[in-house]
Amino acid sequence: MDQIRPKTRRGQKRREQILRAAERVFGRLGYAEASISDITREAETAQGTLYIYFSGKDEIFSELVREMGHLTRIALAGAVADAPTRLEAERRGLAAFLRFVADRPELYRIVEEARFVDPKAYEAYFSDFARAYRANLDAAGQAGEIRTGDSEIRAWALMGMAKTLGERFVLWRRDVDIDTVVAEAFDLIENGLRT
Amino acid sequence: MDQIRPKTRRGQKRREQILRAAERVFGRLGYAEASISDITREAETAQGTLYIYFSGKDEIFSELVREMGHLTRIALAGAVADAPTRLEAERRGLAAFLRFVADRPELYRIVEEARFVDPKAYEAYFSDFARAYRANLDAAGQAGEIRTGDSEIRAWALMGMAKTLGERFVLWRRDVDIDTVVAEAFDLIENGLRT
DNA sequence: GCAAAACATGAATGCTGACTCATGTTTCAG
DNA sequence: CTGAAACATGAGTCAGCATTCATGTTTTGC
Repeated sequence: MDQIRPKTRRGQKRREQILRAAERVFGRLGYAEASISDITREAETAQGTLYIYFSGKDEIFSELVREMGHLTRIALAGAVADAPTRLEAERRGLAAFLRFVADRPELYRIVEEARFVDPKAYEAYFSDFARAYRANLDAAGQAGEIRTGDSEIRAWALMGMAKTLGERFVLWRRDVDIDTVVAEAFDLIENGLRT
Repeated sequence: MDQIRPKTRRGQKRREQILRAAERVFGRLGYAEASISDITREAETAQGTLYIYFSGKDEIFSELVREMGHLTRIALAGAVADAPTRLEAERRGLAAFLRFVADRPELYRIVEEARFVDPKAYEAYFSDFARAYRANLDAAGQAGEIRTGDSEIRAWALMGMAKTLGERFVLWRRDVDIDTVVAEAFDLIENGLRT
């Protein structure tokens, strides 16, 4: 249940080694295909060593999902921090998210697979985002920066766009550059389809 | 590779029994957790019987993904068929999709898990949709019914919205009724966020 | 009604891979 | 410097589960 915290510098280094190896291996092979021996081989340690730091295969996976939540929050918060308007924040947030997926594709694949491997962690990841998103949209609505509307539904709709654009244009086929995707999607978010 | 086609009425019935049982079991437990004996128990047959009709666990799963593609296409085509405008087609399509997810939640979970279990089938499922979607958006753009734009990016953005709304408001928590979700999301699609 | 094909059974097989543990090695506080 | 705690090793264990198959039963075409 509880993660075992290393007490020495060597221990911290090993734990980190194993986590990074797990990130690459899970990202490449997926949860089911990835074996403990794949991970320890990649980390250049013995199989038993992994069990000093993690209670099992599922725990190391969950730890990566939590880590991803933390990193995404930091990346997005930083990108959006001093946007002049909510709409501009929307644009910057989408751009930052897609760039983040491009930088850590394995980690993002892991988050998506968490839906099936660790549904609670997955829900926590997106629900946390939705909560923050909703607050921002409500505030912007109050301030008259955007039309008012149901921000719970909007938040999930907008997150859904971002997720799927990341999947298609970053993870799957990089045939369109990220700035183009951001510009086009943002235009849709801003103005809709209506003439 | 090739599916074995039953030759008698009894065989067709059995195969169908097994598929429906697999739909429920995979939907409830996910691919990894679901065992062949779970499926055959649910179908009330012997384990060996499953192998008369399917070459293995993965094939029965893929068959369900293909089936889902077929059913979704039919449901959406029917719903959208005689919409007066592209925007109205958009609204009806979204509504039909969410209703479909509500009717066959297990089947939809299976499609999403196919991303990891059978990536080819998953890509085929969404790419087929994207192609049709793109054609519709382009035609509507030509006809002046919507603003013109990159329809590949738009198609994936709109599919992403639908997927995620289905996940959150249909599969996960039915705390908002589907019509409200459709109305609010459609407003976003039509007009965007701008005041 | 009969032979052959199709279908059904479920216990037995065999493999894969997560996890353990007995035995070392390294680190570090005092 | 020293002993205890922390860390490292990897061969071996074991359970779970997909798949097979030898033996029956049912259906079908004629």
